[in-house]
Amino acid sequence: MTNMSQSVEDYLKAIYGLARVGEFVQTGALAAVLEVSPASVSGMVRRLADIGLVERAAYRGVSLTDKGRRAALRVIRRHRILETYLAQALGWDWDVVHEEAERLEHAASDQLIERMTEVLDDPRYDPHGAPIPTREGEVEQQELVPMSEVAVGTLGEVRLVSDDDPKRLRYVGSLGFRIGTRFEVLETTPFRGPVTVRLMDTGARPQVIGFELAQSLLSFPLGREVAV
Amino acid sequence: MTNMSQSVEDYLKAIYGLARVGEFVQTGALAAVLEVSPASVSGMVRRLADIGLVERAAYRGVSLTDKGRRAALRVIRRHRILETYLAQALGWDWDVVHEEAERLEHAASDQLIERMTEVLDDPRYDPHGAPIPTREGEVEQQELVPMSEVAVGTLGEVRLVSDDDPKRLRYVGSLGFRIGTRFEVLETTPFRGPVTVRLMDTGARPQVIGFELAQSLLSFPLGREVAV
DNA sequence: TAAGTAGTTTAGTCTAGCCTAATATAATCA
DNA sequence: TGATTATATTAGGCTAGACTAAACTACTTA
Repeated sequence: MTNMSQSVEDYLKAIYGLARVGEFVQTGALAAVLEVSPASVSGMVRRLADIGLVERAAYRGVSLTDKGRRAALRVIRRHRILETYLAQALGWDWDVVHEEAERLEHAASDQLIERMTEVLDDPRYDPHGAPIPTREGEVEQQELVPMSEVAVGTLGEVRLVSDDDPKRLRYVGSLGFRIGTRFEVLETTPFRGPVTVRLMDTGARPQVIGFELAQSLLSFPLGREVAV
Repeated sequence: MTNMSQSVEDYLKAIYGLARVGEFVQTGALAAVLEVSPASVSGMVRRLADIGLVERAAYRGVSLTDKGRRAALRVIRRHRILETYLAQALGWDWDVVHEEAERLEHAASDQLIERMTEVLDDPRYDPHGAPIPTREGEVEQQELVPMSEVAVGTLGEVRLVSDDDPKRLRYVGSLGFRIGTRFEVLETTPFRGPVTVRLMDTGARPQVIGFELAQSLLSFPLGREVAV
């Protein structure tokens, strides 16, 4: 199953990305993510079921089979390694690597991907903090909370930012955030209101951040310990 | 015209590669190179003509228009830069870079290609000695002769080897030849018989090389001057 | 100049993926 | 429960790019 079309690979990635444990992914959700019509999804999903990559329950949705999940993780591995390579070896910013990786992931050979991991010395996370699946198809599960839920007066460390919106990434970066940036939550406001945080290890003054943005900064809570 | 399908790009490259000045490329020749049926070539060539990339004369063949030639050179530039990057930055041998570049050339963005040229410090030749077209679509024309035609008793320098047969490249490499290797032709034999050459700058003893292989090693004749 | 042959094009199919419009199912709410 | 609404599927079409088989051109040679 190494010869899958670009479309098939994209569908598998999308299904993987939308899947919540034990649940089916809905046709409409897939259609929205892939930017095709629901009817097209129905058609493709049938084909995927025929070749054993997904299981489908008509009018309910699909879920990946083991085979499908492995294939999806292979594509995701490629994608994240490519992103990491573009960032580390070519010096690209985290806001531009996604788009390029999105196309190269379908063309790059396994040998190229593995050569890149050598050069990068087996990276574990991509530039947005997402864990890189192993060759064997294992992915680290991270226990993270949105910055918006880190308790006032405690510290957190930014660990994962969604890679799909370049503009947001650029803005987040301009605020001084990177993967690994530590911060202290100074204040939160009710009704999904802004969050005030102070970046550690910098002289910058406190930042006020919109609730939704703070939600997208998945963080590891560090409690009250003092940053080094 | 930046959005051309992989097929279209492959056709343009093939036409460019087969074209001899002022001549049409035949349907059958294209079909052979692209490994499709002549009928498929007829169909595609019509489409290429419709969008102004080739000029066709029914039953005679096709030639690239200016627009087509520029598009072809853009693809060739990508290909050769990718090959060079794979060789220089990732340490790949000259026999394996072609295949990978062949697929990446359709997916890599202009930005990636130009970033690679920066990293490589504007390379002028790919790992097989082929000149890299400029961004503006200019290609250096090399005046080279096959090793099989370098006069006995004179020196030559290997400048270009065809990249399409990995096995041959591997063999040529195992004999000690690289781009830039200097040699002296010690003996030739009639009726397309083997050529005996001595590699300069090495302690290796003279090599006997089949005529056809010697033909594929395009060289710059250096006359009788002594190698440094 | 006519016949034969090599090479090309047309005609008609096929598949993957997409589309829209129409139909079918499931979920919700009076 | 039945009607409404949201969502999914089927039916039927389209395009790119491939195929085979049949028809056509053009070149060569008697």
